[in-house]
Amino acid sequence: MSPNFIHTYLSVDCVVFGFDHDNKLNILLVKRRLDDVPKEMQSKLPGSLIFSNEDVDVAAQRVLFELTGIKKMVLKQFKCFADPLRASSPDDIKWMSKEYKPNIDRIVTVAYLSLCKIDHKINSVKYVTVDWCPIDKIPSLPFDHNKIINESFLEIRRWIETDFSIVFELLPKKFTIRQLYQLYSAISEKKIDKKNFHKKISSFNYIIPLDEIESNVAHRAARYYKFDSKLFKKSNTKLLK
Amino acid sequence: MSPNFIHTYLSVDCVVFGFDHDNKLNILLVKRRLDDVPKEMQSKLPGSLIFSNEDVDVAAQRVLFELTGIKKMVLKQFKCFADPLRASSPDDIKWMSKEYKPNIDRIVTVAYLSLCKIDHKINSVKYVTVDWCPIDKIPSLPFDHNKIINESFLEIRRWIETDFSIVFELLPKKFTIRQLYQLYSAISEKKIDKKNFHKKISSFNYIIPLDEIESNVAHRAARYYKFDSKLFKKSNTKLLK
DNA sequence: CCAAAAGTGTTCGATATACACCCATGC
DNA sequence: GCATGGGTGTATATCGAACACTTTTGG
Repeated sequence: MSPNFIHTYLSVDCVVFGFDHDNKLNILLVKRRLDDVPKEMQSKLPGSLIFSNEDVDVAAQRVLFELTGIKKMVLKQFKCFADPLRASSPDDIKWMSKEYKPNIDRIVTVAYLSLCKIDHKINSVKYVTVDWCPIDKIPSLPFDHNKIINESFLEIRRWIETDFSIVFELLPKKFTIRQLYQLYSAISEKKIDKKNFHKKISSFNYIIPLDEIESNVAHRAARYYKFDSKLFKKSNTKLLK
Repeated sequence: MSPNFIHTYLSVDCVVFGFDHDNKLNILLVKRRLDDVPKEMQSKLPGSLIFSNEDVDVAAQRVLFELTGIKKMVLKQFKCFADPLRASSPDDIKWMSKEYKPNIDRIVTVAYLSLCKIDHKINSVKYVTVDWCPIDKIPSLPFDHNKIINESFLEIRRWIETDFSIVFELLPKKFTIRQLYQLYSAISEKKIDKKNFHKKISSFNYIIPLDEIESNVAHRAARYYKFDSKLFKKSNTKLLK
């Protein structure tokens, strides 16, 4: 056998999107400790090597559970990152030695995209620090995590065009048309007129107006709506053809 | 370090689509030898373990070159297959031992989709047998290769909706509207009326009518067209919105 | 009363859909 | 002459695009 064939470690990394109250997309980052000095922390994407009896989808579900305490999150595998140099900076090598074991030659990672209501309580059983970070304020991250995040954003754009209903994974159960509009605008390339958006939304039977309206807002209060996934599945619509 | 973390071999497998003269999609299969008896051959997808200094995209390009002799083929990574039991049948274990080395515990594969004009000469530097197989006649394959092919078909469906121009990777340089229509129909879920298809196609400036027409056909000869990729890039159209 | 966002209708043009007949050719 | 597929036009319906004003509420 050629010694050239790679014997590698395989990991999963998860990009979890949330939508905050300033109408911005956020991503969940955790922190790794670089040195023995506690203050030397650096943000990174949550991830883990996979176990020997685990499929990658299962490993991603495990990482998401360890991260948030949520058992079944929506997730989507989107790309394998295998650049031979993706984990070759001195800091990254040092961290891998401590976290896993010394002399790991190479790690290939499978990246996942996941969605989370930003109000959901984050109950990590593994990480001390789990923080939402607005996507326009992502710091420099280790490995190729910045690249993974950039590609995950392209992926969520494609996703929303294929399956419009993913927006409801990011919104609260009760939401206003305004929130829906701004979330769609934050993700999609397609820009849509506000009035036409309203018209479109009200034509969907699976977006159901509630009797409740906003309170304590410094403008006319908006109506809340809820999403009915069963009706959606029957309707099989896209926002725009 | 937990002994549970997997140290795995990583491979790429390529699903190469072609479009034949009976208007059917085909896939390139190679053969592996199971025993020392030369006749014991079994079809499989072309693939290879990746080298230690290779990115997965590079490995897929290498596999495609070894398969066809073509240097730069269109390719698209579409999914990582990592079921712990995907390579656990006795035949598969026996074959891996012979092809690579004994006691390979697990192989994770990254699957690629590629496209090839079926008239292109196949010049394999590695495989003795390289055959086009119609997708409705794919035999039972080793590993999870049948599953990979099924998912690759879903992927090419999505692909053609995102980027209509991939059909021209499958058609000859000169093609008739009929070929284009039947290829599109073979891939896409969307069914389109023949006359409306004609109308649509002739509205595209990047599909250019040639002076040449079919000869020796038992019906009115169809005009040949060619595809101009530069004009296409400017136009940025989809077949259907 | 002012700021801020909610909510609402109509017109126009483009595009998808549906549909049926005659034409050219080889055999 | 006949079988096979090539090639064409029109009418209708739907959908997306563009566009501005009044309403409600809190401060």
